[in-house]
Amino acid sequence: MNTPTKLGKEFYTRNTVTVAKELLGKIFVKKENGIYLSGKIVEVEAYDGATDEAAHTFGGMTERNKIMFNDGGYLYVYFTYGVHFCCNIVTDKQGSGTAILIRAIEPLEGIEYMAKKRYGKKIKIEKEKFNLTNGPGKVCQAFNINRKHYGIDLTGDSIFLLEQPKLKKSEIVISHRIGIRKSVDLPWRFYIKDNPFVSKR
DNA sequence: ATCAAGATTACCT
DNA sequence: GGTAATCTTGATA
Repeated sequence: MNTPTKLGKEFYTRNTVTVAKELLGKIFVKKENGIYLSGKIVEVEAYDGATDEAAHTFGGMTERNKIMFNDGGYLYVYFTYGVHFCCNIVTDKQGSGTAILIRAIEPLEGIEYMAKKRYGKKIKIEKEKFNLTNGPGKVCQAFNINRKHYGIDLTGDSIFLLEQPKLKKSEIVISHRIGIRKSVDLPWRFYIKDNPFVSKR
C-alpha cells in the first residue's frame, strides 16, 4: 500500500468554494506527542469575507481573524459561546479573508484518545461512535485543538491533510450553512451524502 | 470601562 | 422543542 501524499500549498491557495468541495473525503491528521489522530473530513462550510456577511472577516481585519487574510494553508482557530473552539482552513490568496470551517470528521486513528478527550474518561466507544466528531466544537475537543494551534502552517508536520481520490459529484450534498443569522441563503455547506458522521439539524 | 453577540453543545421538559 | 453554560472579541464611550 502506498502512503498518501500530504496536500501542499497549491491545494489551499485556490477559490474557497472549490477547495471546500474538494476537502470532503480528505484525511485530516494531527500528530500529538508522537501519536496520530486522524479522520476523514465529511462536512465543511465556506466563508468569504468579500461578499459573505456571516464571515468573521466581513468587517475587515481584526486581531482575531487576521490569519484568514494570509494566503491559503493555515489553521484558523477561534473560541465561541464561552465553551467551544472551532477549526478552519484558510484558503485562497493573500488578502482574501477566506476560510473553511470543518464541521464533521469520520474518525480513523486515535479513536480511544478522542473519546477520552470528549468525555474526560473511558467510555463505551461503540455507544458514542457517531457522537465523537459530528460537529465543529466536537471535532476540536476530540482532536484537542485550541488557541495554541492558531495559525499553524498546514504544510508542516503537526497538523496536515492527506491526498485522497476526488469524490464524485453525486456523493456531495450542497446546502445552506448552519447556526448563522446573516447570509443564510448562500449554498456553502457541503457534506458527504449518507455519511453517518455528518452533524445533524 | 462596559456590553452585546456569538460559524455550539448538552441537558432539560 | 427550549435554554443554560461560559468567556472572548470587537464595538462603543
